[in-house]
Amino acid sequence: MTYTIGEFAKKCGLTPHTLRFYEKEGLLPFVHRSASGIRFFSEPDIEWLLIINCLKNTGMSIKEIKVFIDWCVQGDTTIEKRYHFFIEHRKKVEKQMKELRKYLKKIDYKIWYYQTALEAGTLSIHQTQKCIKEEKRQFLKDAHGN
Amino acid sequence: MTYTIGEFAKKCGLTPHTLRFYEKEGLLPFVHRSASGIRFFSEPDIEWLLIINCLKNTGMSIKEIKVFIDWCVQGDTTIEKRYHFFIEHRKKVEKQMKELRKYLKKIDYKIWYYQTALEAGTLSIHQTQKCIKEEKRQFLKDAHGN
DNA sequence: TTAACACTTAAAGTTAACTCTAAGTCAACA
DNA sequence: TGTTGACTTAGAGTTAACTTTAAGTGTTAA
Repeated sequence: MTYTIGEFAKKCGLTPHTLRFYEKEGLLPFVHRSASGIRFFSEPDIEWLLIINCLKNTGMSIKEIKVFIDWCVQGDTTIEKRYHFFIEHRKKVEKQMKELRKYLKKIDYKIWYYQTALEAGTLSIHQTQKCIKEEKRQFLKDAHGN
Repeated sequence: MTYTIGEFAKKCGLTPHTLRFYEKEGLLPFVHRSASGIRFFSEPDIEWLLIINCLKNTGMSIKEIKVFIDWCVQGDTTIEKRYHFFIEHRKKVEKQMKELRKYLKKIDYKIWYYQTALEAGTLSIHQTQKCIKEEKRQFLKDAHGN
């Protein structure tokens, strides 16, 4: 089963334009052509796009992805490089998750802050009442435990 | 204790340029000026920049952040809007974390894939040996549990 | 045979969020 | 008094990752 660029683009949620752009950037060295020059994509090519997508959506630039793709083309001599590539990238993604968790805590505090104000009908509740400040302290303490 | 734009920029890890740019975009309505027009930042202004930073780093555009800032300026009448703003944004951040977890799993699989190939000295191990395929199945099963 | 889709090169446009330059004025500190 | 750094407007430049246009040619399926 093979696909034309239009069919394959649909399967990937991209446009033919974007696929040609990726090819030009060197991300798709696996694409085959018919005798007349028409691109043909096959089922396993989807795996390539999934990994490109994974790297892209975890903050990697096209240039950096290309480095990895080039190593893939070179074969067994680059296994170690590719292994370290993913080890290093894993660290970056871990860092992103840690950041997101931190921001989620901040957002949760804001939700608590506005919920409390909503119940009181005014934001000034957060300047005036000691019990609220105590609650906040309690909230932040709980949040730290996550 | 007040700060000039240069001092404050350093505290925030930004440049004076960027702070002026943010002000122009309407993100800093709280900034005070001296009689001669020089900006003065104070300690609590840092909280504003921390929340702007939080929203920015969780994928919100400057325009969207401005909507929230405008609500803040309007006072108690917008408490409910702001509450829902954070409720909705929380969902988006949760989604991002879910995505990241998915990608981390994919990266872990790649690490396993290249580690196995590294030990074997060749990638062809993944095409040829049944026992490896079994290990892969096992790996993916474990990964799903996370 | 005709419509829909494939191809090409080359280049321009888009968007976001800065980032910098120009060109001049004003303020604060040593 | 001189250096450093603040201010202004207005606009140009940057970067990434597309996205579109032009302008023409070739292919394929109904």
